[in-house]
Amino acid sequence: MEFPEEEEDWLGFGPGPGGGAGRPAGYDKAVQVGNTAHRVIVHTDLDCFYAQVEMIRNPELRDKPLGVQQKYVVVTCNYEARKLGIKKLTSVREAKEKCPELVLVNGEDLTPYREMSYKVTELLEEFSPLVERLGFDENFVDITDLVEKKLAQMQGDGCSKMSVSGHVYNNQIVNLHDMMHIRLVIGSQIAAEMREAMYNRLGLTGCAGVASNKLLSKLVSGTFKPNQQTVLLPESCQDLIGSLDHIGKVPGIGYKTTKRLELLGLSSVHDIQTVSPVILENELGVSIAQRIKKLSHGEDDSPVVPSGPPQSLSDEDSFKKCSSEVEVKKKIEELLTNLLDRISKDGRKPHTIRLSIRQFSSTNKWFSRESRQCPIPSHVIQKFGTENCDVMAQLVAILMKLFRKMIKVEVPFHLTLLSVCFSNLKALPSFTKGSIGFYLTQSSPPSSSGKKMEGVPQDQENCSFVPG
DNA sequence: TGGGGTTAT
DNA sequence: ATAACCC
Repeated sequence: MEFPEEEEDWLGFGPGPGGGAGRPAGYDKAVQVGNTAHRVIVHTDLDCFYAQVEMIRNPELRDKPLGVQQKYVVVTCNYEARKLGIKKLTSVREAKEKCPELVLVNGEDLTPYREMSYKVTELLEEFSPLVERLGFDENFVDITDLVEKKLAQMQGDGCSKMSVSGHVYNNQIVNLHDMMHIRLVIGSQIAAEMREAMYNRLGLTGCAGVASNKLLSKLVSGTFKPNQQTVLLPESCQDLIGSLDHIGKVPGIGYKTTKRLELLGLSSVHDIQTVSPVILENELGVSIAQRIKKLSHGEDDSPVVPSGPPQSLSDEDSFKKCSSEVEVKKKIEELLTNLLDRISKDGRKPHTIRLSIRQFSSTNKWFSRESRQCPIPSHVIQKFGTENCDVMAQLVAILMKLFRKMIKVEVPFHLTLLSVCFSNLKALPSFTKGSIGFYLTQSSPPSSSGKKMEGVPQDQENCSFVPG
């Protein structure tokens, strides 16, 4: 059987996304796929990520019930622990009561997780440059172009013996006469390759969902849970979105919006689908109302925006009580030491610094932070790589001034969190556009292997992950 | 409830 | 600078 040709321009090649000669500089970040109509998006979601990383760091923990602890909370745990009834984000007391043999490791330092997280994102970027991070353990990948390329290579082969990889949501029957079904089946095979590469090269297991947009790919990835993947065919979209038992489960509808809608008597996905648009707009504003209305129908035209390097680096610590300026200074020095280490490895320089605090209050406990930020003086920025002692002293002074802008140190105070954030990160002067170094550095990449394979990851020759 | 992140206003 | 969202 050959491809049906019901759809005009199904190769989607006008001036294709990758091909544009003479594209203006800086255009590449905003551009998405040539054809916005039939996208193929993969969402990946690692299984209990922090616990997996800890089991890799210490294989002894493999077959034991394991929890990762931050302060007095078990933030995540492995599947051995879940079998015994431990859930995410439970207090250490509760978890130990339920399961006294639970092994706990401290996960307050995110460094190992952050490093592994970026390895995953970089691996996925070998498939497509359009990778968007969501937290440390999830990624969206727009593989529309890759799918179109595989489709083009298949011309004449016939696709009757092609088969889906993993689950199909609702056990819906695949119709190989339907071009979108064919695209999604190819997408499922690519998702399987991604999960294979993550396991072979990084030792990580996880789920994947394949669908025509970000919302749906994310929702469907969670339908078969540890270490499995699922593809959503368009005909089952309503069933998937309708299977959510509350609007709060729709990604993009958060705590606040859920509460406001509940006050209007709106709580199910069906309620949002059928409520009058004006009612919604009056409560939430036109922009949010329209977005949420579309989400409730499973529609989401938001692009996969490549995350690239982080926009900000921050370090924070929470505690029961901090009530004197000397304590604050101590904490700030700790946070700053870690941040300076991280920023030097990043290579870029921050031009803005921010201090955030949380003040104790019996009501409204877990919310409300205040912050003050300011530009970093240019003479400090320049000395960032070297002369760290000096930089440290200058920044501590700046942060203490910011602190006094928020807190009148003459009256008693009670802090429960301090956070320092570097933002407005800029590349080194020699890497910026218009400088001589930019052109020299950009144009002669020290190519190691020479040619690039077509979109397929070059498996680090036999560098497979070896368990144990 | 932790220790991060992002975008919109 | 805050508020909302995500994990």
